[in-house]
Amino acid sequence: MRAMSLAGAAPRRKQSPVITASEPTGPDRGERPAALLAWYDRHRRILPWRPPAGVPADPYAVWLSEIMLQQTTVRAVGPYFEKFMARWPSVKALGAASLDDVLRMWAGLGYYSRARNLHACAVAVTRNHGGAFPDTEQGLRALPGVGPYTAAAIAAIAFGRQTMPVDGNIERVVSRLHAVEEELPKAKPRIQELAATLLGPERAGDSAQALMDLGATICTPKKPACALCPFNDGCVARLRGDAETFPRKAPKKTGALRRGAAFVVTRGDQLLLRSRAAKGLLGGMTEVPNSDWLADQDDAVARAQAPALKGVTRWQRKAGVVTHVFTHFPLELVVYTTQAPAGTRAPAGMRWAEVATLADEALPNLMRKVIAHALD
DNA sequence: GATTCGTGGAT
DNA sequence: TATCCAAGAAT
Repeated sequence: MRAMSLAGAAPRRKQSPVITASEPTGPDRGERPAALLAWYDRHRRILPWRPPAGVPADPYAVWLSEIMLQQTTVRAVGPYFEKFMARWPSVKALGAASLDDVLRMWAGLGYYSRARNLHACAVAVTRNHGGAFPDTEQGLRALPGVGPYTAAAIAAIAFGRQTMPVDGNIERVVSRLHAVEEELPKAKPRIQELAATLLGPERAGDSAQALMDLGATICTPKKPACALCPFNDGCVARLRGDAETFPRKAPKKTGALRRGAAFVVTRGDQLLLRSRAAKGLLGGMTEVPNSDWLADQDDAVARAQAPALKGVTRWQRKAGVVTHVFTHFPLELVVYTTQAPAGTRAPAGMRWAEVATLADEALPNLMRKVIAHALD
C-alpha cells in the first residue's frame, strides 16, 4: 500500500506529459489517505511536542502545544512549550500552580485568555478527571479553552480517535484540493466533510498532522510548492493554476488608530506597576499606569490621567511614540516619565517593582516596549 | 454570525 | 510599507 502511493504516481506522470483536467495525475481519491501518510513518513517536521515516529504522544504535551499553537506560529511557541514542560511536567503540576505564575510564563505569547483557560483547564482535569484528560472529542470539548479544532486534534493525536481536526492549514489544503468556491467561514462544514475523507483507517493523528505539515511547508498561503505535493494534479486548484487564491474569504477591515498615554514612574531602581482587569484586552496582565485608548484621544485629557503621586508634579514627555498593533486596532502611546522621591507611596492598586526583575513580571510586549522606550 | 482577543515574521 | 496571517475560542 505504501509502495504504490508515491513511487507509483511518478512514472505515470512521466508517461503523460500532456496533462488535462479530465485526466489528472496523482493518487485516486481512495488512495489519498495512504499517499498523505507516505509523504508524512518522509517529510514530517521534527517539533518539540512531537515524539519520534511510532512513539505514543503524551496527552498533556499535546494539549499544551495545541493551546499554544492557536493562532500562533510554531517558531513562537517552541521556547514557551519548553519552558512550560520544564517547570510543569504534568497537568497536575500545572493545576497546582497559581494563575499569576502561569500568566508570567505566558507573557509575550499573546491571546492571554488562553493562559487563563489553560490554568482553568489544568485545574479541572486535575480535580474532576483525576489528572487524566478525557479521551473523547466530546469530553475534551467541555474543557475551558478547548474548541472544536483543539478537541478533535487532541482526540486524534493523543488518543487515536477517528476524527479530523480542521485548522487554517487544512482549510487551505482542502479548499485548494477541491477548489471550494464558497467563502469562509460559510464553507467550514463542507471543508470539514472533505477533510474527513483524507483520514486513513488508522493513524488518525498522523493524518491530521500530515495535512498541517503539508499546509505549513508545501501548500503555503503564498507561492505554494505544488510540484512537491503528494496530491499532485489531483488538486483542482493546481490544475486551474489559481491555487494561491484559495481559500476564498472576505477581506477583513482594519480598525481605526487609537491613541493614549503611558506613565513610567521610577523610584530609584524601582518602577510603578499595576494589574489590568481580569478579562478583556490583556486581561490579568501587568502594566504601567496608562490612560484610556481612544480613536479621538485628546493629548491633554490623556495626560491628565497620570497617577496622583505625592511629591510628583513634573512629568517629562519622551520624544516619539510607542506603536503597537493589536488584532483589531493599531495603538500609539505617548510616554511620560517622572522620578518619584524615595519613600513615595504607591497609589491604591499599584506597587513598586524592581527594574532588575521586570523579566519575571507578567508584562505583555506592548508594556515592555513602553518601558524600554521610557528608560532609553 | 460578527467581534474580540497579541505578536512577530513573511511577502 | 501595507497586508496577511499563524495547529481558534469565547462571547
